[in-house]
Amino acid sequence: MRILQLHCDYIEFTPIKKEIKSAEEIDPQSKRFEEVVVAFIAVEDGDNPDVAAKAMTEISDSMKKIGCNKLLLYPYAHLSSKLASPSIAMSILKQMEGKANGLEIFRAPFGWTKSYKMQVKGHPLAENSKTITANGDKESTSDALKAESKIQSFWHIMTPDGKMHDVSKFDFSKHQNLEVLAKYEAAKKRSVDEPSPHVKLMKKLAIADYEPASDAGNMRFFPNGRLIKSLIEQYVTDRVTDYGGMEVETPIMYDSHHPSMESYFHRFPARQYNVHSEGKQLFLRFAACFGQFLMAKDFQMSYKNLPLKLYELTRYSFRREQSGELVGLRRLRAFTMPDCHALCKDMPQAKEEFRKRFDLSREVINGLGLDESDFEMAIRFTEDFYNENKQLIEELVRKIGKPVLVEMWKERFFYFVLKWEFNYIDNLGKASALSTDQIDVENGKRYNIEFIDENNKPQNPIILHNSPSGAVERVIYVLLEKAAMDQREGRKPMLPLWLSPTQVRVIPVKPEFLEYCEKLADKISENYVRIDVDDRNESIGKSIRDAEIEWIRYIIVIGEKEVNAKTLSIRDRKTGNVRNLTVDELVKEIKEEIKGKPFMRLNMNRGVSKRPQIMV
RNA sequence: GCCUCGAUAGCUCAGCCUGGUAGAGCGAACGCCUCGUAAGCGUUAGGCCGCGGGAUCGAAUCCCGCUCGAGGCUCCA
Repeated sequence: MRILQLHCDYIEFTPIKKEIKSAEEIDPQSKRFEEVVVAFIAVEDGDNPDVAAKAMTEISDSMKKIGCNKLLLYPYAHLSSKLASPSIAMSILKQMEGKANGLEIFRAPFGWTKSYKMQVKGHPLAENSKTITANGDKESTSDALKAESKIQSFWHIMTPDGKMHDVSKFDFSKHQNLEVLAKYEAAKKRSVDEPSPHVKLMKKLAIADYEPASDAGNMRFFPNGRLIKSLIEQYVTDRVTDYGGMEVETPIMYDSHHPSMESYFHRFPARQYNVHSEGKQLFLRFAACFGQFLMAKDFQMSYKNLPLKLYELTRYSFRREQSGELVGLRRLRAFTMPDCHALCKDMPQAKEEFRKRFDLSREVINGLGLDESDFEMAIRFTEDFYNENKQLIEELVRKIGKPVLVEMWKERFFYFVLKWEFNYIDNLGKASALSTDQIDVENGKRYNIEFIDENNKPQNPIILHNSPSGAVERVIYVLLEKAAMDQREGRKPMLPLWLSPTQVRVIPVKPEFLEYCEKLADKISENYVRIDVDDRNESIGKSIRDAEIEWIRYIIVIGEKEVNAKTLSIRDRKTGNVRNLTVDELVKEIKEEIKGKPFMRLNMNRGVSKRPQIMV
């Protein structure tokens, strides 16, 4: 059964003529209803009395929320392409009509062509559609997910001076990306019919691709992609370790009926993958929270141990996002997310820690090659929290130094009272969250995590949830989108040197110089540089071209001249010019540029001729 | 999830409207060339025309369903 539910100021309809033979016998008079909820209903093949009952429960539930008591059931075939037969449809509609649930119910005649006129109200809950099916055990959906659509939010812009501005009155002329984020207006330069640029790049650069044999949104990563991911993962892990995070590893699936799970599940707005095994109903984690909380519950902790920081790089977290929402590396169903929780003894400590993690997140984002101009911040909190903690919130906004989007809730819907995130706005005007942190006042208790306070009393900690970088795949997406933007504006697209699968390529002018090239590559790679050798017998022009297509930063050509000289001819992608440097000068320049970043060795055979072509 | 569009060689695509032997470039294999900063030359191999059904004497081509993808909507830690 499909239902389109509209809260109306009024509806007026007139039966015109019978559409089918079995149409109801009625007096074809116009009718008018005011302050009414109209439910357009298509009864589908397979619908039964249970469906009718369930539909009425759902309708009356939502009507209670909007405070309306008058319901008009309006048969409407056009909502479905697999309608039930008219006789069944009519009987189901009559059953619905009979289940008043305390409502005042009316029904428009079945089987008639009707003309109608209506005015739908303009509030957020006025329009709503439902699909109800017979084998309705379905999978359970998180209550939070359901609640999310009903939350009443107040949107503002906060400027670095701490002032709140009405979103509708704020001047966005200097903050166009923020405007996109605020969705106040659709991005003007949205290119239609154009696939997300990074999708093409992730394939061309042999980073990642869809795996049709898996579920949508589960990607495969080629050697280049695996290397880039590993480096980003290592970088984030290093920074979190510096901050004091202790790395742990927890299971990727959990029993849905474990008592702590069941209730948390309903506080987290996500759809999950379900796995049935030996009579157990397991679900795949959508974050590292479960594992870490269940672990922390078994720790014996004193207030002296707090703040305690647990960190896990989840490979993977799973969220069964709507299929239409999945795009390349931007939105996945299986993704790698660094997730760092801090258990804090009280709100003052939580706030202090929150500040540190804000700085940590900015450092990580900067280290990944993004700066403040690349993202827009959103900050969300409950009204109470804001009133008691204005200073903290204003401090964060001041640090970012530009206006941020504010969402304020009248009451707390989720487990957190404060949350911020950095959002990247891409070439198509899409916003996606990267780093985020939250103050969670609920799960310490739910998971029975306890520490002993100064007075020898057990307490539940406040928990911060931070991902300093956001999903690793999403970081790659952002880097590729930024490169695509460079390309579009006439600059050479590049990856940061520390993330380039090949940093230096050596090309011999003729095969007789190949041995010299190999020795040179040996020498340079000893200095932790990823260098490979084009050992194919191709023309020099062809080899250069291929290296440029791979976005390789340094290209060294070895011929007669170089063999007999102290310096190398190095083509630098950044400038497009050829420079003459000694080996030491080149190594020094590279080391300088990748300072502080992790290193991994080449993840492919050094000889280009030995590699398969990954052409996707 | 909904709407629209798409799927042909490893890759990028033409052919489809108007049904009758499957096409190109790149890549691959082999050979020639031995080359100085973005594509040297030749030969050969390579196709369940996404999958399943239908109408037709006959389908890559027309119709229906499915799968996967793209864009939009909805959604979005």
